[in-house]
Amino acid sequence: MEKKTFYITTPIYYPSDKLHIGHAYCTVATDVIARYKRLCGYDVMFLTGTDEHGQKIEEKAKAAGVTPQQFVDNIVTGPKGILDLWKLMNISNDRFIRTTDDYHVESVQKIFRKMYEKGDIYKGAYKGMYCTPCESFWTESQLVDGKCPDCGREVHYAEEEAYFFRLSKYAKPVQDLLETGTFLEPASRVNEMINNFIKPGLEDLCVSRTSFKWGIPVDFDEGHVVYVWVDALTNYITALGYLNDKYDDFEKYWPADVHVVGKEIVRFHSIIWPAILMSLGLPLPKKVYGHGWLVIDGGKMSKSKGNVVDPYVLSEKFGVDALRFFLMRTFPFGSDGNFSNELLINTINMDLANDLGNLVSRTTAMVEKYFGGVLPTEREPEQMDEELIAMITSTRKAYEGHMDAFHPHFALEEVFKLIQRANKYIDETAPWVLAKDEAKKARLATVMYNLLEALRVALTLLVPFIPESCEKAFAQIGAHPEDRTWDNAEHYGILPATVAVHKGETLFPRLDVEKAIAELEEMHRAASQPPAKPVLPDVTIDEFAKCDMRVCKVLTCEAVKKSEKLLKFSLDDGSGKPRQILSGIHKFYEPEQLVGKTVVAILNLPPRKMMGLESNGMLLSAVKEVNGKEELHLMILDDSVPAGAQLC
RNA sequence: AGCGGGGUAGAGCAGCUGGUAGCUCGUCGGGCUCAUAACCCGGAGGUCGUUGGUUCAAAUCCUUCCCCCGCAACCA
Repeated sequence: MEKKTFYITTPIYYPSDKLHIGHAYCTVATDVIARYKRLCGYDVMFLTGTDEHGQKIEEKAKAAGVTPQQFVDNIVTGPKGILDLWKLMNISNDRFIRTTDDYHVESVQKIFRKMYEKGDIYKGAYKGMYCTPCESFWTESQLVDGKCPDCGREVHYAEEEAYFFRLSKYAKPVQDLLETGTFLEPASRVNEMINNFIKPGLEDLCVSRTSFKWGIPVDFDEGHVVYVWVDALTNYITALGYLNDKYDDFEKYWPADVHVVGKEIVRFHSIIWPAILMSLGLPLPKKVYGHGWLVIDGGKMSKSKGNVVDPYVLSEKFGVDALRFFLMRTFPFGSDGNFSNELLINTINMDLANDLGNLVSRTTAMVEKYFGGVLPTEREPEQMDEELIAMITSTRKAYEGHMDAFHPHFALEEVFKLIQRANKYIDETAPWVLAKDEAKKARLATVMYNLLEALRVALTLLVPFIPESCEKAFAQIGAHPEDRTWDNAEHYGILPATVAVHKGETLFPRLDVEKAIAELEEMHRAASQPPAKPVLPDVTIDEFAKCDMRVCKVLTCEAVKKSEKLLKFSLDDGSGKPRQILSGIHKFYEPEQLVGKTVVAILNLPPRKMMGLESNGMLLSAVKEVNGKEELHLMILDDSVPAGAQLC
């Protein structure tokens, strides 16, 4: 009989920056479910990937002086890139799709054309407020004081030719989909979708752009590239070979059993994606699961707050399994969870070191000490064993229920109830007392066997979460591959009577909380330090000498009205005539701080107008990115240096 | 403004298809010594944000207000 299939996906991540712990959270959770389903005997297809097109990447690449493709290649396949991260974190994905892959591009063009020919995509005009220097459209609500949120300049109404998807046509079936059954989970997200998006009415969706180039070209209309929706969402079917020859298991795996997504993209997966599939006449995915976010101190993790957590640092410091376990054990998957280093370390210490690791350690130590590592066959069961044995056979069922409901934290709780029960069982049976009496050997062997059985089941159920550690622990308790199956996880008496144990290395060493936190903070600081910029190409001394840099005294300094950044300086440059220079450093300095200071300016730059005022030169500052934030220090010299002194 | 989520012991959370308030950590006391100073038992600690209501009975249902977080067309 053919195995039942299970198709599960993560979102495809946007490689405009390094991934953070939140991405790892989502991917680990998906991996855990994929591994769980494999354990249960399913033929699993687990897909993850990257969404590599779009204006932001085009801009970032330009800023970095590389092509967009080079830019994303570096983040995806480069050292410590996304592929490396997933490898490090033991992610068991079967495929990895990049939206720049040839086969995906080919499929997307065919899909776009198919929807166009059906009449679900039509040509119209994208209307909105446009900022010419930024080449960006903004909605009314995005504007800040009616101006461009990026650069603060004026915007004007503009139209751009674009293709639209008739999303409105599918509003009713999508609403029905959301309201009936369990398509979108957790259920709390359904209200949000319906109140916010369906009820106000679904507008048709812009699915092509002409304002940037880094995308999949619309093959029948030059100048248009496919905008994110059709490009990104369709990865879930192109990766199976839909309308391409790269793969041919679309029939086998589609529809997906679950798309695991972050709560912020639930909208796209539960409204737009089903509508696209309806348009293509394809079956809908069985479920979209919108998980919560990891937040820091109750607030969002973000680069500007400088509180982004790096999964590399945590994996290297504590081990991949400890991190995977922590993410799954601590937070209810459907809601937000408050991340902290202290919580991470405590979870590792309590659950992994004290409960699980210590149970393996004390059990194997006793079998070695009392029986030389191999149990004798004689047994002597007692009434008091029954509760533990009952848990050995019943834990799988409870675990299974929670796993199938996407509640990995509850599933782990069940496993740890068993582990805690086993620890208690040691106290109740007091093996060290039995060991003193030769006549109690059979009883002692029974106790040891029961403990090993409890561990066997617990470890089997933990395999999806901490695969490497379980492998080590199985070897220690003498469980062979045939003992570790899903079927055996609900039976007692699987390990051979004469099971042989090998006490090995400590699985999860206990951590010194304060020390570990201090080290972590140091590592984060180091990791968030961008690599030193390479030294620029050589210049000649003559070229350098062309820059006329002189020491100046600040005569007056005031903020330029209507400008966030600019300060207007009047400087004594030694010539006897005040010199006016504008400098964009208001974010770092208040004008009154600087009056009377001794600074350095380059004088022979061409005059330039800023906000209508002329600037004759530039003040020199030292700039560096520290902990993700740009720091700027104006060059302020000792006041004994006279005005007009020339730098050379 | 709107929409969504949340406000429960010192901290972090569960309970919320109504019926003596629970878990983990911390804390206090006890036990044990096989083990990674771990493990086991017990205690203290909460008028479940606020107002009013439904009910024999409300953390749990309805209502008022307050506070926190998030969303507002692509940050998991």
